[in-house]
Amino acid sequence: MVRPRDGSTKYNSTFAERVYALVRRIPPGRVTTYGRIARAAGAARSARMVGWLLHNAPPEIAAVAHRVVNRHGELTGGWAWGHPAVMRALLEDEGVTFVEEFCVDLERHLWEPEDDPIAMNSTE
DNA sequence: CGTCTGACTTAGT
DNA sequence: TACTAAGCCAGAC
Repeated sequence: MVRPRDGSTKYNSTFAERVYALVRRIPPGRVTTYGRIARAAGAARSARMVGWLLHNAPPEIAAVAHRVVNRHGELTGGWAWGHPAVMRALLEDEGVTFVEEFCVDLERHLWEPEDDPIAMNSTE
């Protein structure tokens, strides 16, 4: 289910569904990138679509969209909450650490859609 | 219908 | 390491 704007669902492709499904799978306290999601969804070169889909996503997805950052870990979509500080607060509340004011520590919290770090890593 | 823009990424300079 | 250009697909004008 995509519903780009007014329920057109003209490109109700599996791409959007996969993106949303992947975003939903992001565990709390972990983050991933647009590119990783795009690649896992089958469109490695369409990272922008992921961003577009998230901007256009239903509330259910927007609720976990703060776990998606760009390849540098920057909160590029932070303004969707009114201010990146809001997104940062959400991430910090889940235990995500930051290397910069609006840049998460990817080395620590990066989650790859194709794998599940939490399953094979318990403590930290 | 052509052009610009965008919650991006990669490669080249 | 930082900036630029190109690729990507869909929406707004």
